[in-house]
Amino acid sequence: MEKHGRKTMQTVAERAGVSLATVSHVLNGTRFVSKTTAELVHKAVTDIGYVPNTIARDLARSSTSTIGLVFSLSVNAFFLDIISAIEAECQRDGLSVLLFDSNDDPAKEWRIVRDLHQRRVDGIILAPAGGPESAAIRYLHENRVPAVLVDRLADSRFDQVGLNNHDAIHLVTDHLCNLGHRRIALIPGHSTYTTTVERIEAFRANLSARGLLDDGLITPPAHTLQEAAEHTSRLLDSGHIPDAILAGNNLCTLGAMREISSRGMKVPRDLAIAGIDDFEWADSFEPRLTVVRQPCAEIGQTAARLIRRRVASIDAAPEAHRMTPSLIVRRSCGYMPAES
Amino acid sequence: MEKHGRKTMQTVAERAGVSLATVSHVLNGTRFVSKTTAELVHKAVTDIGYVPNTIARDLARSSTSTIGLVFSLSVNAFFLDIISAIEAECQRDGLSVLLFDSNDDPAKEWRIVRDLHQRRVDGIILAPAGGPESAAIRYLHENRVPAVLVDRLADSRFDQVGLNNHDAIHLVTDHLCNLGHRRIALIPGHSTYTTTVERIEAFRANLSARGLLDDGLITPPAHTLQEAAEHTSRLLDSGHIPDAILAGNNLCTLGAMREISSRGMKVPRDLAIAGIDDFEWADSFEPRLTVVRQPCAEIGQTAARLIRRRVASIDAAPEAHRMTPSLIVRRSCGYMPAES
DNA sequence: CGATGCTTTGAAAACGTTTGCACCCATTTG
DNA sequence: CAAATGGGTGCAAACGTTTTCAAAGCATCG
Repeated sequence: MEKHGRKTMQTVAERAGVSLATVSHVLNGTRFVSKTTAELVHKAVTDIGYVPNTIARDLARSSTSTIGLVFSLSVNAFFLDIISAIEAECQRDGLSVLLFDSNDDPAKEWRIVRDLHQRRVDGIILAPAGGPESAAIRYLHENRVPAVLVDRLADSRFDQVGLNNHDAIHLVTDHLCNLGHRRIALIPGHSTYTTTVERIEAFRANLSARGLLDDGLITPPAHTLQEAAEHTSRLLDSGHIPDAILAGNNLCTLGAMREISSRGMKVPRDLAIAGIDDFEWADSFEPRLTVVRQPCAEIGQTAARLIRRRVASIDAAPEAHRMTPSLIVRRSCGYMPAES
Repeated sequence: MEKHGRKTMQTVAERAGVSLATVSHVLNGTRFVSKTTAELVHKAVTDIGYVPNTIARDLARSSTSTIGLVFSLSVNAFFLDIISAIEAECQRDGLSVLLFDSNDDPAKEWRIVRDLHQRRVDGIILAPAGGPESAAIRYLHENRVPAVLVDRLADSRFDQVGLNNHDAIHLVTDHLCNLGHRRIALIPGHSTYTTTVERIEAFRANLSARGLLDDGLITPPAHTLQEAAEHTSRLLDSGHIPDAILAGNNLCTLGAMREISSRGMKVPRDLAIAGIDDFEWADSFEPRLTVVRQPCAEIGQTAARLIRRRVASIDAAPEAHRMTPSLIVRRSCGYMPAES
């Protein structure tokens, strides 16, 4: 371990008595170097404690082999599973991953996206906080940055991967109805997501087909946990309260439960509740939530695959992928009648 | 918006009819430029859609103004609050933040730290997964990378900021004892953290002073949620089960609850439980956990402050900060007797 | 013995910025 | 009127790599 002066490849080269080029080639395995010189170089590297400089390398290569991830980590724990899958997939491809937390704040999201682009990442995978009008989306499009949208499908000009919302809603409303619930309320998620639009649509279609549709039971979209709680409150204060609440995403689930709980109501005794998006602890705490689960690993893998393709050919036609949800039946909707 | 050729400052300079240097100075505000030329430059920039290249800039400046964050996002939701605070603080200082998820995997942690160093971040803030022997910690020390350790205080050669574990344990054991619990079990967290050692120490001291210490009620450290569940299981199968369990961190809390719940036991009816680390949903689900809460914002701010200082003077004497915990009394330990 | 081919290596031009130094011109000053 | 001042700008050398082009050494062959 030397004292401390900037160690560059030049230092290594001198120490090993070879040229700069040779050091580079040894380190990258990018052309044949005789065994003896290679060893000389390696020895020099460890002797002086040389650490490669990614910045210089990226500049010279005009490529970073890095993709940027922009998610809202705060409430959406399941994003972490998606991220893990993306990372695993990218690592296999020799790609680095830069993670950023957008906090679901469109302004912050935009700053992150711009920063990422200035850092010259090869591509960006984004769970957009805003709709097609959002600054981030516009930026990505105008600058032709290779990008993939996840979960909230905001804009069909991009590659997208998310849940099959139609199936998700049907899975859970069918379940609710089978258990005998009639007055089913919906608290939809963020209003600008097409995801939300689709879920509302599917919900109305399903209930309407059963003659159960009551638009008074569909609250306005909830953008925050607080808003979800407020909508729930209004629902419970209304003339005839619902006998089941379907929460459009985990933020809504948490908001609704907060309100229900603070009123001292019990689930499923006083009210059924079901959500979209699972929680790790859902099996251990009461009420044990019945939820629709997303195939996170699959979503992540697909996103990774799409971004690679997009990086390779920026002009390919955009693809949209819908993954199959599954229903996790627990106890928050009442007891399941025995199958006959 | 032009078709698509690499736009560099040179392009801008030609378009504006000025020199490369002037463009740079205009963009950075780094020396006076006459208003008219400045406007010329700005116009050229938007005309051709120039996007600055962070890589080249960092290389030329030999500095990235970036700090790396290495946390385990998966289980430790409260890390997100710490991260938010760090980000806010760094933004105020014009520093970028690169976030990485270590998954509490020492090997991955090491890879990340090395990658960050190769990217030439100014400093690293780390919630170490391993102890002082871990590859990451060793790497940081050997390469003299400015670093701050958070939460799990692994090595006194570094700046550190975490919880005052002594106070935390006393807060919650006192509470438990006041409620009449005698047989209090402890499920400690990851064994290599000094945090864990301190918590066990404080726990033993407190109970011992009350003549309540029973080493049979202290399980081995739990490294995963699964292990925590197993330790709980063993505890409950033992001859005389505890009347209260204190979980050393949120992973332990979740593991313990999983087991308790799967046995159909009710908290606090059959058993009291208290944890260290709060959950956002803890108020809405049963049992409503009584926990010790960390001052996340404060921890984050301190970490940011420390890393700045460390970056400025690599050889300053390391500081260790212990933040004051607070007890959040809910219902999982039984009902609080009225204060007299 | 000169030409040919193979193996191994080096020199130097990128990559896109920042920044120290010097320059030019117009104005003020002695 | 020459010299000093100062506002505004440009040149070119870094920054630490990658990579193209070509050369040097050496044996083989006709």
